[in-house]
Formats: sequence, C-alpha cells, structure tokens
Amino acid sequence: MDRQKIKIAKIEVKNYLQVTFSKRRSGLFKTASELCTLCGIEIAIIVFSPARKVFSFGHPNVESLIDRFLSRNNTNNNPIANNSLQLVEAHRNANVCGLNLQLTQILGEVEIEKKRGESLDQMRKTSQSQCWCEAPIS
Amino acid sequence: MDRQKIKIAKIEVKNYLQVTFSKRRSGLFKTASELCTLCGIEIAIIVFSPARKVFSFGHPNVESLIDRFLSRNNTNNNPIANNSLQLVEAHRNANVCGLNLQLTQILGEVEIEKKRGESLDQMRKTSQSQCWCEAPIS
DNA sequence: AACTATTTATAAGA
DNA sequence: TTCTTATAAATAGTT
Repeated sequence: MDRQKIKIAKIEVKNYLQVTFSKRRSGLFKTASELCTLCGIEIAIIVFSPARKVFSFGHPNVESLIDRFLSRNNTNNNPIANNSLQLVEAHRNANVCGLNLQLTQILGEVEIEKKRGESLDQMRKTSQSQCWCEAPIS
Repeated sequence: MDRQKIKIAKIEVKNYLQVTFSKRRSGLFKTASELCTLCGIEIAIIVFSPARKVFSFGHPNVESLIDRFLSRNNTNNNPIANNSLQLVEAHRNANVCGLNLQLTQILGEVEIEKKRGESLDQMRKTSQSQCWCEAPIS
C-alpha cells in the first residue's frame, strides 16, 4: 500500500493515532507561529490530547489572550457567549464565596450591635423618666 | 515573477497582509478541525487580527477549554504559569473590589455601633453608681 | 472568489 | 522519537 490520502474520521488504532496527533500538532503550532510572524497578530492555542494532557501555544502568551478574550465577551450582549461563560463565572464565584461568607457574618454582627444599642438607649430613656436624680444629689 | 516561496517575516503591504491573514487563518482552523476529528481531541484557538478583531475556533467550545486550562494552571506549582496568571487574577480581583468595599463599609458600621454601645453602657454604669433610685421611690 | 504552479505538510515506512 | 520520501494539502501570485 502506497502513501495515500486518509479519510478525515476518528483514527481507531491507538499507536497510529498517537503518531498522527504528534505530527499534526507540531504542524499546527508551526503554521500558527508563521501566521504570527507574517501578519503580526496574537494567537493562543490550547489542546487537550487523547491522554488528557494539555499542550498550548501562545504569542505573546496564552494567559493574556485568554484575559482579553474573556473581557471582550463580558462586555458584549451575545447571549450564547455569555451563556458559555457560565463555567468561568462559576469559577470566579467560588473564589468570591469566602468574601460573601465574611460579609454575611459581619452583617449579623452589625444587627446584634444595633439591637444592643437600642436596648441600652431604651434603658437610658426609662431611667431618665423614672428618676429625677440625673444631677448629683448635692 | 512566478509563484515562489515567501520569507517568514512581517508583511508590510497592508492589502497583501490582509489577504494572507485571511487565507492562512482559514487554513489553520481547517487543520485544527481535522486534528479534532482524527484524534478525538479538544482544541481552542483565539486570534487577534491586525485590525484588533477577534477570531476563535473551539471544539467543543472555547470557554470550557479556557476554564479547564486555567484550573490546571491554578493547581500546579509552576511559578512561571502562576506568574502569567496574574493578569487573569487582576481581572478577578477587579470584580471582587465591590465586595471588599462593602465589607470595609460594614466593618466601619460595626465599629461605630460598638462604640455607641460602649458609651451607653458607660452611661448606665455611671447613673447606677451616682443614683440610688433604680427602684421606684415608693 | 477562483485558478494553478509551487511550496509545505504529512502518511507510511524505516 | 526522528528521518525519509512519495503523495496530499495549502497557499502565493495572478486573474
């Protein structure tokens, strides 16, 4: 059997899949890097391999492009994009949970202190109305 | 002049750059999609064009891969990756700012209420020690 | 957008 | 994984 074109469909032979993945991934990253140089653009690629390993390529780096991408999507009104952002939002919210907990606890403290203040206020008023000795007896 | 190979260097002629960008970008997305199908992988590509427009390709979608990528980087100890995450962290912090502000204001309120409580407490004690008429005079 | 000569990527093999 | 090479695929220059 000669070298020939392959059908674009899931490769089932594991060893062959691994080789193809490795070759085509490096090809993809190379063409991406050429596109960068030729056109002066910025690009980020994230790949999760069949073995769940992560490979990435980024110019100037993956994280700053992710940040820019998310900012853009946040400011537009596209409901589909916003919907897809829910996972990321969930992440962010997880980190915010601690702050929310603190806030709730502090708000509870405020309530207790306010009640204590009111009760003391009430006591003062009562004692004032019932007692003519606010001034020293002398 | 015949068709010939180009040097991989920034294209300076604007029109030509635009055409090359368009052709190569679609080529890149096509090869990425083939890699997906052949190897059953997941991939996300984010591109910022020379005109600052954003193009993206994702299978199954860009956002979930970003989320997975960030989670991975968060849990490892790689100082370089963590350092690169600072931009994303900064973003998250910007959203947390409002909560922090609330917390600071509420903490201030707590302080005021506590002081008020103490002052009233002090008044009560003073009035008790100076006045023997806590009970009705009768 | 379409064409095509040429370059580039890559499938199969080593 | 890396090299080789025949073939497939992408694309530079043009229309």
